[in-house]
Amino acid sequence: MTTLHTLPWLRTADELHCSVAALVELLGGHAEAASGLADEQFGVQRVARGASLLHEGAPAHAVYVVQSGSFKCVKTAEDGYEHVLGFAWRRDLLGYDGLAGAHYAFSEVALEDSRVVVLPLTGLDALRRRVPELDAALQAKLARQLALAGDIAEVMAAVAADVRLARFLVKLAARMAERGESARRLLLRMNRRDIANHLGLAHETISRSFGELVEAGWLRVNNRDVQILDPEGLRQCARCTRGVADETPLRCAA
Amino acid sequence: MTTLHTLPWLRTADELHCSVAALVELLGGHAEAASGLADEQFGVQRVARGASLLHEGAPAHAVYVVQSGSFKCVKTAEDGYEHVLGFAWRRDLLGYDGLAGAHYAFSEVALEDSRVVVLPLTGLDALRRRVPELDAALQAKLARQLALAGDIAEVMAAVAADVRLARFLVKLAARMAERGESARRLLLRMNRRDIANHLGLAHETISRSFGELVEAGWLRVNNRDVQILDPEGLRQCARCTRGVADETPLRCAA
DNA sequence: CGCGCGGTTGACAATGATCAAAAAAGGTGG
DNA sequence: CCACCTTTTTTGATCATTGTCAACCGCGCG
Repeated sequence: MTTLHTLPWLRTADELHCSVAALVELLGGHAEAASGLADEQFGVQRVARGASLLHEGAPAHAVYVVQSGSFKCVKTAEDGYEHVLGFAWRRDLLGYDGLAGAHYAFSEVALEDSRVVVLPLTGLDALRRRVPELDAALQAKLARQLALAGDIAEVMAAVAADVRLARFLVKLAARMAERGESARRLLLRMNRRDIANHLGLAHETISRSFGELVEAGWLRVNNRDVQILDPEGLRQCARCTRGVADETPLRCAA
Repeated sequence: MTTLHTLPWLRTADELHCSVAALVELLGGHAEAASGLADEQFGVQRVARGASLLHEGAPAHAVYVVQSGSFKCVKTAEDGYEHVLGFAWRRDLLGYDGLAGAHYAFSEVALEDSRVVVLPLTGLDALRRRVPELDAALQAKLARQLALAGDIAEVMAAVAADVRLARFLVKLAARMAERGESARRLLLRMNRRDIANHLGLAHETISRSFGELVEAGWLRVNNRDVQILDPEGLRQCARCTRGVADETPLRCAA
């Protein structure tokens, strides 16, 4: 895998802790106001590639915020088939379903070596009351996750395989842009099988659909390096509720 | 669209309000402790069948708790196709995605004449701080919704149409039981097309899949009246990640 | 009474899953 | 640096499932 790009977060070995202010900022809230309020430090946990940060069904005792790296959110069926519910990157919240207090509903598996800030549930309520900025930030994140859940349903609602993939890529690009990264060049951290399980398709179909999107001229694909050549075209393809990317009037060859 | 039914949220002025204690109880929290704390009354709004309580894209100014009736949560594509993200009944939270502060991400359309408790966002934070029981109840509900979002992904992950339908029914029955209603007899409030749009299938396929589940002996279906004859069998069918309900060894006729 | 909506059924074409196999990329140890 | 192995990705061929089109029925409503 391309773990080549992983350099940036080996920041001075290990500051394996994170202040409340830094956390609020990581969550996208207003950190300034919160800076003086609490001087607790949260722990930071490393998760090796392929390791699972939390296990479906296990009792919940913390929520996590991704500091670096990426995760896939997985729900494993009894027959071993694992459905990939979504992916998470820096600033995303993990284990939020554990806020219900009982058990985690999903597993979170690291796609690369990653780090997360640990927010133990014990005392979290009290801290939220003491630091309204943290409360607001968590609240907003939670609502955001809800909206994302709607997105995945939207993606899977597409009938045609290539439209599903197009939607997936569009959403992905949007999230990347939101995160300040390039929306034109996606360096996928997950393999085809993960994407397939996410979209409810066979991984062979993913491969073929990539091919179709490339042929249509929307993309250039090199393994996990995806360049979006024509964002508007891709979006248009993603819009198709029913028909495939058939009405492509232009194909150099044809 | 059928805005025919929109006549009245003819507010016949009955109990169109709801105390904080009653709200907490409705949400499933511990109401006793909260009973004395705040005597605010929340408004109750009637929504006629077919009318939409809130509109995708509209600025969010409240969240709602279903008091009676039922809703479908809808995301409308630009081409008019509407994807049904889920359904909501009594005790369920609506407009939760508006907690992000900006705009609603989905629409909520009443499947029958319904009533909701209105929680204006203005002052909600303050109230939550004053009434921890309310805060906890809302928090729990939110986490619950997140877990539900995972469920819908799980349902749609099933490949075979009848398995999807079986999963849908199993989840539905579970939610009904959770709500104290019968898990054996489901009186569907939504039509086949809504189910189809929810599961990402054609409505004809839903019809056929119902037929298959009936033939297999799991169900008895009479229009929207669904009796689950063999819950365990249905669950087993729902488990199939791949194969259809083929291994049914018994079919009277055959 | 007739109209429209919701539901069911049939026939046909097409999309995607499955099986199979090979090519490419990444990783490991000499 | 190279050989070797595993994992990932791609491609091909076949077949089943499901979407689509179309017709029909039952029912409630105007």
